[in-house]
Amino acid sequence: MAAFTAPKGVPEYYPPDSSAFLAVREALAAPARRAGYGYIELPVFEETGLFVRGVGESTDVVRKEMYTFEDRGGRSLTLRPEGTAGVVRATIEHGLDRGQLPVKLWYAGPFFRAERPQHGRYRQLQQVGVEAIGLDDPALDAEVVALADEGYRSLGLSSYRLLLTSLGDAQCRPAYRELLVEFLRRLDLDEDTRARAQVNPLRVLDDKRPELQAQLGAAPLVVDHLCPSCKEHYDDVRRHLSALGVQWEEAPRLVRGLDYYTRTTFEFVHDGLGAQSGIGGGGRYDGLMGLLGGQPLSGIGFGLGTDRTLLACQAEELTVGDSARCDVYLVPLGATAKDRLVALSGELRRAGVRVDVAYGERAMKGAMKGADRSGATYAIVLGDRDLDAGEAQLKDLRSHEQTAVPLDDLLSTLKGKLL
RNA sequence: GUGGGUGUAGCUCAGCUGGUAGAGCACCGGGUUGUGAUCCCGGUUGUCGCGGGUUCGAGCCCCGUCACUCACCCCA
Repeated sequence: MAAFTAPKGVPEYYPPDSSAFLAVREALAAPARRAGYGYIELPVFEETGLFVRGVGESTDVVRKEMYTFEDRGGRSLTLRPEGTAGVVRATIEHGLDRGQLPVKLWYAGPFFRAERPQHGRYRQLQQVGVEAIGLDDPALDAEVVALADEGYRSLGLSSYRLLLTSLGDAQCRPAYRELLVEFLRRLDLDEDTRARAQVNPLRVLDDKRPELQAQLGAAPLVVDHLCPSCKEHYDDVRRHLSALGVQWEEAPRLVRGLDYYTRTTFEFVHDGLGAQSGIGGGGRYDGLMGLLGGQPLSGIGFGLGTDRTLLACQAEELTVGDSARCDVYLVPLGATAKDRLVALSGELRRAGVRVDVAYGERAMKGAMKGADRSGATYAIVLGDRDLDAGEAQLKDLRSHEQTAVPLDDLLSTLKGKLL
């Protein structure tokens, strides 16, 4: 009888640590909500063609990392490997881009890639993302980047860096690509790399192998071959980022794995995570709306890794989230006391106080231990002795001070202390 | 997908040149006929990842497999 186990490469979060996961997700989403982004909830699977077209046939994600299956009607479906394609699809399908622009949306949830699992690299990964569709205003690029930065900063993270570059657009990238292909052709490359140079030459630039990097020293860089409008756009983005107080590093060899990126492109890397250091990334995708059958509108967005951000917090030994399960812990001694405290638990919860009760027939000592473990600030002890006196014992679990409070005043006393 | 490392109690780990398992924490109880966190005492907990093989005998050696992990790759 083999016990069941979770599928390979899937992280699970459960108490007490799950509170940190929730706090990270909340922290990453909060800046977008404060900036007028509306929530969008999307399916976790889509028509396979959406990703093949949107993410790009030449990408590793599409070529070897998608969970693709056929449903009972013979349709080819794929568990979403990223969020942008779905958001753009929904924007077009529901005509969200028919009103005032930009359309600003945020989302959070699981994504799926069939990779070999590693610390920080999961087959089911959690992301928080935003998309701003319809304007190519560089100030909007800066806003999106700043939202991500603010999310990380609000958690207390400091050992991360923002890498920034521009990948050019349909005007200037083709010519640059030619240059790069020509340059790569003259290098002595192994078979895999040569193939990559054919399919996606930009990817070769950020290869980590030092011997290859040595050869790439003189490689042409996109930023040196931007057309005038792309260059102006990039300059404006950087000016606005400075105004927003965001710091970045120029990363002219930064390349993203998804084909749709144009112009502003960025990635956040954390120094405490080993090889899987990217905690978030994104950029502009000015051709994607048109490519997926919508109006030819521009767009920019990011995806932030919730799992990796949590790992980054742990690497920096930050405490995130509230590990306390409740504020007040009720300890009844005897049936009559239990009736009173069960009723009180309902009243307190309706008033917004977090309450737990020592259920079962626990001994006093065990019940108090439960109070301690719950993280509660106060314990209420009620036994026959107290009932006779018409009061309950209110114990402050931090100062260890205990006072008698008339039963009728319990609710108002606790509300006064906690709300 | 490629290469390396590691799998022993719920958790962190010890276990000698092969002789059929230990510690700390956690949990439960007692010390305190109604008081946690601290202290003292006692107790529960394992198909030693799984399957084969070698051996009189395997947690330890060999093979396979699964999971995790590190790097490549990829990316969040």
